Amino acid sequence: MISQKAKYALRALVALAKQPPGAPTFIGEIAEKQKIPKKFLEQILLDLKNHGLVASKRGKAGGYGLLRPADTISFGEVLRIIDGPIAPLPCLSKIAYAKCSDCQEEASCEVRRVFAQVADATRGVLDRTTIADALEARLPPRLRDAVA
Amino acid sequence: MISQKAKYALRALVALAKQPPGAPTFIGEIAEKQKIPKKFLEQILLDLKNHGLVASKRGKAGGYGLLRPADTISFGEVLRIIDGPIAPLPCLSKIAYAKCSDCQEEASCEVRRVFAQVADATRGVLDRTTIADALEARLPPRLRDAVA
DNA sequence: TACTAACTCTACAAAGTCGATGTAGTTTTC
DNA sequence: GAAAACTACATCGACTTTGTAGAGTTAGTA
Repeated sequence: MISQKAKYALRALVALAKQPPGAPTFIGEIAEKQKIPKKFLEQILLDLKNHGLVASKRGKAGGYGLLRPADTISFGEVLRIIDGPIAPLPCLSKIAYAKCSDCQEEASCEVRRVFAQVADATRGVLDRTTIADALEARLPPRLRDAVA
Repeated sequence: MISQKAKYALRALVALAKQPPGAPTFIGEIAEKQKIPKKFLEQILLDLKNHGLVASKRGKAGGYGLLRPADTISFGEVLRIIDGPIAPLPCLSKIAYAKCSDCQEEASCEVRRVFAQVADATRGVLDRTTIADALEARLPPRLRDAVA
């Protein structure tokens, strides 16, 4: 299960991607439309801002907007920022590798071998699907090619 | 990330599958070899027993053994027993469906659509891979066919 | 029969995580 | 200078995770 926070972050980014670029969008507007607690959404957007995904403008006519094109922001990137590693086991994480404390040898670990396949399958979807893909209700480019 | 408990459960099942059938294996033996806290492993095996995956024999020459053949126990089944639903979102779970409290319409939910693909990919591996597959260091039957 | 090694069951506790909420600002525009 | 919006931390209650503790039950063995 992904966290509620990650779900909110993705929904907020999708909402921002739907707005016309240029004019910033109020937090309050996103919060209301997407039924996200406003204060909680502030934290989330701040986090995304600190990671360079969105930009904000202060003051009365302020608000948030995407800093990068929607087709360059993958679901995987957002999940890693909000929830941390995507890998099902610490010894399979690319961004936060850690040896399983109780594992004797990784090479012969049966559990690891199976979850390596899970990790590949999951990343295959998450790292290839962008906010723009989600918006357009289509499969991400490479998966589409495979199906076609 | 799967829980430590689930990892222990899978490792214990793999260990049991390696034992010659018939003679029960002590909890203490598995705990020591796999570096799992014994009392914790007791709880886990009890849980697996209550779900019909393993059988136990009490008394001095007691112990645990697989109740079903290793090739009928999938990773997905074990994970669902120990960790609960595998789905990344509550609205995508088959065993514990729940509407996302903040979601307006499921059909038009962009986030759900993407994670439905993730869920399919994950289940594709977990529900087709059995303890026996893990043991034999090979791909599960259906995936193997696809590769071949 | 008594011993003992094994499983069974319940309870609990320390630590961490999750999902917010609260308070106190700062910046910008009207 | 008031209002609207963002910024930054601090805090909080509920829950989950990862074990630990201890008393009880069962059955093989001397």
